[in-house]
This record gives sequence, structure tokens and C-alpha cells, in this order.
Amino acid sequence: MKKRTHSCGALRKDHAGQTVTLAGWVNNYRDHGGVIFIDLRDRDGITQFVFNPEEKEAHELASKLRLEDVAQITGNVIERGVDDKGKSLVNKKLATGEVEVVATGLEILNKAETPPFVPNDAHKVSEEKRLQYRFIDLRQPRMQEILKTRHRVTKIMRDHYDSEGFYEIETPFLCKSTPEGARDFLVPSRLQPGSFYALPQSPQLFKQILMVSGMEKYFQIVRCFRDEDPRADRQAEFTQLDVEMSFVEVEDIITTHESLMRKIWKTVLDVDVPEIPRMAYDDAINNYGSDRPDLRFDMQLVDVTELASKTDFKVFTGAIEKGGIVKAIRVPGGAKLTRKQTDALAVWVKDFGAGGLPITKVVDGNVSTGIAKFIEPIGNKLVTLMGAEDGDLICFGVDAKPATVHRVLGELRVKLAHDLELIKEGDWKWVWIVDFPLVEYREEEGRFFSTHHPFTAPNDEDIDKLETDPGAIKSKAYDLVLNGSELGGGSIRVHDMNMQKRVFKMLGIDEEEAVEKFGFLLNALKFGAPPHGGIAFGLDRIVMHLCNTTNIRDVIAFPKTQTGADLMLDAPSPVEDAQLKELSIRKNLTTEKIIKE
RNA sequence: GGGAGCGUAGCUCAAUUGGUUAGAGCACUGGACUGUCGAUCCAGAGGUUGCGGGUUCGAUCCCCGUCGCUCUCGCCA
Repeated sequence: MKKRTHSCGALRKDHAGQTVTLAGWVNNYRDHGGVIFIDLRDRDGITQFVFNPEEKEAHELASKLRLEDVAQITGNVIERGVDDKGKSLVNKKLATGEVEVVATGLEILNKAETPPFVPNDAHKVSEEKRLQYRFIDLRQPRMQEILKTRHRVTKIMRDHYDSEGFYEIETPFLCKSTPEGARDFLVPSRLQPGSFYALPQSPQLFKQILMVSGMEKYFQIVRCFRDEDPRADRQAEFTQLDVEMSFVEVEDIITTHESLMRKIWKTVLDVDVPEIPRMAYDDAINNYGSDRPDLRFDMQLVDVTELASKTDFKVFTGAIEKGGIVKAIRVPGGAKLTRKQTDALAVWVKDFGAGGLPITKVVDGNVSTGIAKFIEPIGNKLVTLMGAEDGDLICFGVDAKPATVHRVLGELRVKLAHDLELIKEGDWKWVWIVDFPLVEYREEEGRFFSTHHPFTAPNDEDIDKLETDPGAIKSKAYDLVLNGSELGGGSIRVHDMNMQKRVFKMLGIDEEEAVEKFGFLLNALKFGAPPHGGIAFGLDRIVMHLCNTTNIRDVIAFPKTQTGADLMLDAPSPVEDAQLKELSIRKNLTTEKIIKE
């Protein structure tokens, strides 16, 4: 095999006259009987080769080339001229289209079997086939571009933290199962029969320990595992950018990471990230119905409880009597939705706990259709309050539980914005959500649960409420939200053991349980823990935004399907009984039976 | 665990109300062709209609079950 002199995307007019050797995959071939054209592709581009019959040996070999064969071709670069009729032979679709290489030698490095699909067609092939033949799928320029972007992003991250004095430190994959949080992936211990490791859901405790160890600034680009059902933007196995810093307050973390985002967006997309605004959690919920508001469009939630209470509409008054609220969103141009479409929305919102979806349209400055006849008396005032115009649609969220109203309208405004195409392409709306509640009360369980995690520090002015009014405590937690998706989040941690004990007590975790679950952290806090805090970002999500995809599998080289399968490996798979025996594991017979049948 | 959609040639799809031998494009094989760039033209090969069962004179089509893929609710501190 000769040495490559150029990539398939490199040659330009200036190279004319040079003898070059390129290697790559056969992207296409056009055999005219006499002259043969071969388009050779590598990750850099495509170059056209011409085989003339005069080069007998090469020509004969070239006639055997088929799609996706791997070949190395040597020849002379010439500028493309004009054909007999004076028409230019330049191919404007190719970066290398002003030249071609007249082949003098060809070596077929590897014949390919007829592929199930070719990279050019991968975008129209089912995802199932793409995942099964991922090695071919990844040959398409789009996928190569994504993985290149992913590489560039992690490179920027490493450079950023390095320049700011961070150490990249690895933490174990074989960890300890913790009862709270997501379901753990378990790994049986051979040396300790009956015991299991858990794969980390995140390196949370390790990074705090590293602060106690005096590492001061830590980061890691690390795989995390959560055994929960996947979604379009969620995989059981995903990558976090994990960060922790000592002697810092909220501002330090925010500043450091705004700067990072600025570098990434500027380098990859040439987009400027402005100073990112902050929004209190309560405001996000009240005005957008979500703790990750999409600010690319308006449609804010407006509290219309007072107006609604003056109607005779039982749906409204009934909910209000039970302590509920009524909120509404104004959907610009929403009046064009058909009855069928709005009925479908009413069904759709039920998934989020709504009983239904009262709507009305705005015509001649007043309400019309839908529930108009019930709310006629407040029609004008409502239209004014909502700032609605003719042609708008007003959707109501009503429930005895305010949280349900917020959830329903929060989801609805996002759906409508997409359906009605109210989102400007290429718009970036960033926001930090701050002042999260430290805990939320879960009625089913009858106790408080951490909003973030149990190590999050309460706001200084709220510390007194730990024993009296936990639900009212705000915390030093923050999420970075981009276009309605949570890119990452973190908090300043509790670094004082007595404070940590008070938090555990408030959460109903007694001393014994605390020691059992988090003993090593409590122990570490005793021996000189500095004030510290950190943040973690979803690397996959960041790359998804940069590559303009909503499918997390697009940004992972070897992703899994919705049932956790790797279609290329055919994993997971049964194992030999001997392997299980060694691990002191026995299959559940019922399960085995189901698998066999 | 629930809801929705999809599954037909190697790939992407079609097939009338349930009715003849399940078709087309690309890919593949053979042939023709010296300027194409989605080459063109001629010919050919290629099917367990995901799998199992049922209804029917007859099933790609209807019914039940099952498997796979996607979206989604639950879940994801």
C-alpha cells in the first residue's frame, strides 16, 4: 500500500499537475464502457477519478469497483475543462469539483459485500437498520460531522478547565447502590457472593470528597448510568460534564460556565452568547408553567382566577372553591385551529392531569365559540387582561391543584408553539433558573424530598426555617436552561456536618440511615471540608443543540434502542450458566421460561 | 406497567371492498456505451408479506396473541 498524499476533500485548482495518491470508499461509479468515473470518499470529502482505457491495467480493475469498496488510487490532478460542446465540466456540488484525478494506478484495498444501504441514502433508511449497521451509518457526512462536533466540544471543555486550573480526575464505575434517585444498574461481585456494585448515576459524592481532599477544582467528562425508560432525548447510558469547585459561591460557578458556553457556541456555531439572565424558580413556574421555560416565544400564563370566579361556569367556580386556580394563555393566531384540532388538544392535555381544555377564540374584541357562552360577562375584561387580539385562541388551565394548572399550560404552550411554528429558527434563549425550593412535599409519601439532592445548601436567610417551614426554604441551586431544555444544573453544597444532619433530619432520614447511606461523606465532612459547590451538564444534550437534532441517538456513536438493546452487538444477551455460577447468581425460572417461549 | 404508530424483495415504498402469477425505484448480476457526476439503455435474478394462531372458498388486507422499532404517560432525587 502506498502512502496517501491528500484527503479526498483537499484537492483544488492549485494542485493541477501534481501526482497524488488518495484512499477511501467508492461513493459512486459511472462506467461508460470506455471512460470510467469513480467518486472516492473519505471523511474529508469526495474526489472524482477518471480511468481511461489507455491505462489498461487500472481501467480493468476499476470496472470491478462497486459501492463501498475500499480503494487507493494514484493519478495526476487536472483542472476540469469543457466538453465537446463547450460545456463546463466543473461540478459545483463538490468542494473538489474544479479538478479531477486522471488515474494511473489502482489498488483495491478491500472489496465490500453489497451493503444493505449506502451512506448517501442513510437519511432515508429506518433507524433500526442504521443502528444494526452502525458502521455504515457512521460513514455518512452528517454523522461524521456530529461526532467531529462532539470531539471539538469536549476539547473546548478540557482546554477551558485546564486554563482555569482544574484537574480532570477519574472516579470509579463500580460504586455503591443508593436507594434514592433513579434505578441502579447492578454488577454482581464475584469475590463477595450476594453483593453488588452499582454503576454511578453521577459521580456526585466522589466529587464532593475530592473537594474535602483539597483538589479545589475538579472536572470530568464521565459516563453515567440510570436504569430508567429512555426517551428521544434520554439514554440509560449518557455523558455528563461534571464539575466541582472549592471556596466558591453561586456567582463563581455561574461565571465560569457562562464563559464556557460562550466559547463553545462561538467556536462551533459562531454564535454569541450574551450575559445570561436569571429567573427565580417561582417566576418560571408561575409565568411559564415549567422550571425549564422556553423563552423563544411568549404565551405566558396569566392568572385569571379572579375574573373566572365571577362567572357561572362550574368548571371554573368548582375548582376555585376547592382552592384551585384558573390560568390562561393567549395563543397568537390560534383561532385558525379547527374544532377537530382543539378537541385533540383537549385529549392530549389529559396526560398531564387536566380534566379537559376549556378554550375560546377572540373575534371582534370579544370571546367567541368554545366556552364563550359561559364567560360572556367577563369577555371584554378577559380579552383586555390577556392582551388578546382578533384571531387569537385563549386556552384555560383549571384545577383544584395549582401545580396541575401549571404543568398543563406549561406543556401546552410548548406544543402549540411548535404546532403553530411560532419559534424562530436559529434563536438561542438562555436562562439560569435560581432560587429553587430546597424540598418539595410529596403527599403520597407524607414527607419532604430534596428538589435537587440532599447535599444542596439552603439559602442563608432561610436556614431558620429548617425545623419550622421546610417547604418555604430556597436553596443555592441553579439550572442552565436553553430553548426549553435543561442543559445542566448544580448547587452549592452543605459543607458543615451539623447542617447536613439538620437537613437529613428534616428529610426524615434518621442518623442510622444517614450513616448507612452516606456515611463516608458525613465522615469526610468532619475532617475539614471546605465550602464547595458544583454543576453537571448533559454533554449529549449540548451536542444535540449544536447539531440541531432532537434525537439523542444521533449524537452517540453507538446508542441503544428504547428497550436498551444495542442492535449491532445484539446486546444484552443470555450468558452461560457457568458464568452465572461463578457470580453466585441464579436465573429466575419464570423469567427464563418467558424468554424461551 | 399504560397509550399511539409502524413492520411487504438487500434498502425505500405500492398493492382497489378480502380475489388472477404480490409490483415499482434504488442496489445486485449479465450486456451495450469514451465526459459522467442520482450517468443512460437492454435483459435478468431477487419474496416464510416479522412470527404464531383464528375467521373465510380465498388473508399483505379482518380478529387474537407475540416479537422488534419509534413517539409518549408513568419513571428519570
